[in-house]
Amino acid sequence: MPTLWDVASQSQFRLESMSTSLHHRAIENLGTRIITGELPTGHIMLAEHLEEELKVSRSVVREAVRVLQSLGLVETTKRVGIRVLPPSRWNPFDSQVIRWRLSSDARGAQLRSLIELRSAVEPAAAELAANNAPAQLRRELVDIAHALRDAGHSGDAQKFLELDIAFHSVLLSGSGNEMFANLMGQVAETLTGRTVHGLMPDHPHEGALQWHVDLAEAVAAGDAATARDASEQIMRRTTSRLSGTWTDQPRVFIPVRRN
Amino acid sequence: MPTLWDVASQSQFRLESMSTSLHHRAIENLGTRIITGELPTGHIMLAEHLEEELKVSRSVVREAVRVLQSLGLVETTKRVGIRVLPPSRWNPFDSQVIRWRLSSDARGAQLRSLIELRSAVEPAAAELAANNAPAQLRRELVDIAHALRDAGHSGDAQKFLELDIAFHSVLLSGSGNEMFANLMGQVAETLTGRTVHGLMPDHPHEGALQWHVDLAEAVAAGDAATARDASEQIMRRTTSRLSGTWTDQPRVFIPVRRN
DNA sequence: TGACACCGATGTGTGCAGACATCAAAACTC
DNA sequence: GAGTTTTGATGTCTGCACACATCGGTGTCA
Repeated sequence: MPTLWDVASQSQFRLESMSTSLHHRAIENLGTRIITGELPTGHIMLAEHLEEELKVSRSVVREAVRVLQSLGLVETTKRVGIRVLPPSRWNPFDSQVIRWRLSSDARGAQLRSLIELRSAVEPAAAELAANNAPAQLRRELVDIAHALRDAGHSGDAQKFLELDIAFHSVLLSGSGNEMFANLMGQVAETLTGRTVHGLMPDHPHEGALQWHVDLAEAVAAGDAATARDASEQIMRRTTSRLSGTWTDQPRVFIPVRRN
Repeated sequence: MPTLWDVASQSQFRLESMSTSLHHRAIENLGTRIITGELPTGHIMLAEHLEEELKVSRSVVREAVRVLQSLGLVETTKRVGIRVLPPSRWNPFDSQVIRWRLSSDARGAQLRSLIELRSAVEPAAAELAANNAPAQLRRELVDIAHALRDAGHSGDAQKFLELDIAFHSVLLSGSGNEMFANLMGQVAETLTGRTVHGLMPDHPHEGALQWHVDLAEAVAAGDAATARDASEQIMRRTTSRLSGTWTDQPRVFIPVRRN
């Protein structure tokens, strides 16, 4: 019978599986199974049963359950057990949850959510960066934008991806809003996912390359309106390029929780 | 010497302190102390020491530390201990972290971040709701908007606050984007915080009341552009009303994390 | 006889204490 | 200074006592 260690070695999670902690593996195991629906909403597990199934001790199970609880994936009730909560209770901003959803059937819906969020946030971040970013970040943004254009022309896909991620990261970081800045990780996920799934053209759109340069130079010049415009252009194009991946995904309307 | 139980009874956290779990109290205790800076970045604690200080057992400390770890507040290293991480590593979207920051010196900065996020997201949500929301939510939004206007005219502050929260919650929920919908909780925090701190006028701005009605009716009519405009008006006014609270707060530029 | 309130048995999470394993920092040796 | 050993903290496991929600049985009253 395979243990958590065996499962981890076949895992799709490269970086995380490096950290050889049973606790972490248990979280990955249960988290993915809940989010894929293998452990459906309302499903009840017993701590004792999880010990046997995962072949780990109580302390490991308990610590893992506590973390999943803080992510809104499960709740514990005395005399009942560990109950799987509905997706509406999951914390959609947690990077683990996002990662698990991106590698599940809900991948399209997750991408749509992320893109819509980015479309709303990045133009605002561009505006803020134009008004507030420190000089060094502005210079860096311009340099990256030019390098990005060059990489786009030369067709170096790997370098292009890295620069693309760096560009949007610096932009979000330069907004001076820590919530915006924290979306860097999610942005990186969408951008890398895009190339992994073959959604990148061999030669990036010439207009998109120029918009990146325009955005960077507007930020450098402190021209908030132009920066926002350029960012909106970029996001519109990104949305249209990716919208094909979620055409079949139904929208979910989370019920308003009232006390 | 006061125990965690005693401390909890003086706590500012009403709902949470009801749940009488040592685990939860330990998280609150450590979380608030880290975020207020009482436990500064780089500060190193030992699990054994925490047991004595909090007068709880090892398992409680360990489970609490695990949760704080998943929030990015601490990291554990063998042979070293439990190290407090810099604010740039904290998960700014976690509702606990937001709550802790709202009741700390960084309150202004947290409010600014939230308002900027809302200003970016709500107009987008209005657009999405106008295009996608189910009929029932559209009707509900219109009803709430009218009730909100009435409450504003009659000067019932309590009812006004409830309806205001309900309005924005339904709007975000109606967007069909689970990340937008999840911001409900944070929105509620900012709105309630606003009244608690005496930032609400006796009689709400007449224009703002009308914008809410306009927004609701535009969503009901499927008029995305008008819905967005109305939402932007509302957020502009909210921002200008609250901007006084963070004038002294410096912006923090989170460094871009590269692997 | 039926409805209802009470109450105790049961099972599960919660909290505790102690032991050993593991592994990286630090000290030591050469 | 490179390699090795020591050390000390977290990581993991286990047995136990307790709190308490749920369920079923019992008793009371109409």
